[in-house]
Amino acid sequence: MFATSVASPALPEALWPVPASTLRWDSQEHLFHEGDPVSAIFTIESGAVVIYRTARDGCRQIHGIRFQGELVGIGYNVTYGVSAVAVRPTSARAVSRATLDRLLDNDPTLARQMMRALTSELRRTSNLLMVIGSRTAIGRVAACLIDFSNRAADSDDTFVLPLSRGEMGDLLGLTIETVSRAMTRLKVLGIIALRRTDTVTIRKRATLLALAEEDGDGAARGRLCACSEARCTRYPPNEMTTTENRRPPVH
Amino acid sequence: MFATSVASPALPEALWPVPASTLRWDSQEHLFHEGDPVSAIFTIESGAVVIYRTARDGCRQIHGIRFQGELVGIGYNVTYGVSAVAVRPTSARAVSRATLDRLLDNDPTLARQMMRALTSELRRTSNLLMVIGSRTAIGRVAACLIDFSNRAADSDDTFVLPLSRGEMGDLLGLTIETVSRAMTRLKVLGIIALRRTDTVTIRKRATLLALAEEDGDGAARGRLCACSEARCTRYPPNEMTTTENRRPPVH
DNA sequence: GCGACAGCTTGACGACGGTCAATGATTTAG
DNA sequence: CTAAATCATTGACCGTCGTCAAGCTGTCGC
Repeated sequence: MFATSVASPALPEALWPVPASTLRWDSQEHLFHEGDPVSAIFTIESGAVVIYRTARDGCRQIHGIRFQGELVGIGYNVTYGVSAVAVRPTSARAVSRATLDRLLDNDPTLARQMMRALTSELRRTSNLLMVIGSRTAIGRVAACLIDFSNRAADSDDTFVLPLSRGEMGDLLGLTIETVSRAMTRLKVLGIIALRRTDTVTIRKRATLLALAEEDGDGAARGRLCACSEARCTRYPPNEMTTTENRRPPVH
Repeated sequence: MFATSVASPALPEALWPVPASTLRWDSQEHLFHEGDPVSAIFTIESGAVVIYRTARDGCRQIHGIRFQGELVGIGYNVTYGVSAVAVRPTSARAVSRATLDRLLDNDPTLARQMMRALTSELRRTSNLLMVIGSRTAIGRVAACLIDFSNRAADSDDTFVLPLSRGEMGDLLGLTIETVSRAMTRLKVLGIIALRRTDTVTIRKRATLLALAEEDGDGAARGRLCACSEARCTRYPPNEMTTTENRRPPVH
């Protein structure tokens, strides 16, 4: 859900031949905190990093998770706009802000790559916003699973969840319990299989996709309770002819 | 809520002395649609533009509104990642993508400005995500009003709503009715005053701010029903000592 | 093996907000 | 001024999901 084919990929390592040092973090260690002065930007070599922000009242909103080959901390600002924490042992190459700034002066190509990377970051946040803004719990979880499965390097339909239930909740704007119930429901419906609570096998990808996109194609409708005919009708889907995202607002 | 002091401002017009033509749109006319090839980026001279995306099922998620001096369409990609529609008669200067690309080759400063603008765009989307991900209806509406009041050029506490109830709903992930109820509640509580349904006066800014940030400082709590003591406890606020956004995740 | 602990699951309950429907307010056309 | 259209408001109803509180499962140390 959060990565898309439209968005540009992260900078390939081959195109990133700049002075960099490799750093390591244990699980739960922070790469940086929101508000810290920007010291460097990072390319993950191995592991996984969660990007998040914390509201005043302590609510945490995870913005996404980044894996090998992806960039972390690329906001071009004085301070980091998000926090970044490793969720498993992680190594990453750090390019200092000073180095980056120096290179940017002489390399328009690098600037373009940074712009593309920022655009990609924006796209992912936008995608998450779409999911949280209009999907119900099971739709959000479905979208999350689809995303993980697309990004996992494992065999196509089985992968290990990189996030705990609580972290998935913080990502999707749900509670632990609601995430758990959604997972259980997906399991009971035979859409996924679970082993050890963190190993997922997608059994009915089409159905899962439908849930993630709330296509409402009869079958198991998006609701956790699966008993309502209602769907998101903030804008009724009376113009679903266009295959691509192209739909003027009702006025 | 969506603009922040942390984020960099849009490019000042003075720093944008590039070949540009001024275009005009009536209310409800599109500047561009998501998926269109990027032809230009725009600096609004007057009017207001809504940025949005439409989900497959027809749900519209407004990402934000842009006013005079702000940029629209700055994603650095082949196609636009969002749609943009004028919500009142609007004029904007268009810098073609070709021109931009030519200038980027020779002007590292411009590249930096673009990166800052993209970072600002990212920040706004992130802020909206924070609001939608964890605030209840009245908190979302409160945050929206605070944002409008901060950005309005009018007298400090009175401003004209640039969005209809329905558009506010599409922005905040709520229905028209819920937005309306929240506005009414804010009015009944004496926190705002309404004239002609689109002219708002903020009477108790501190309270409105508290609602927007769910500080839960006694007084009128965030709920529409105002009878529950419960608050967002996805991550209990047991560490609210830090004044700024700095809070390690619970592990 | 056992106990302790963390994370996950499941149930009960109720509030929030979506849905449907009717009414009211404002604007525009004639 | 009246009619029509659009938008906003208000009410009734109920599904979803947050909350609270058990119980369950798997892991770790010993």
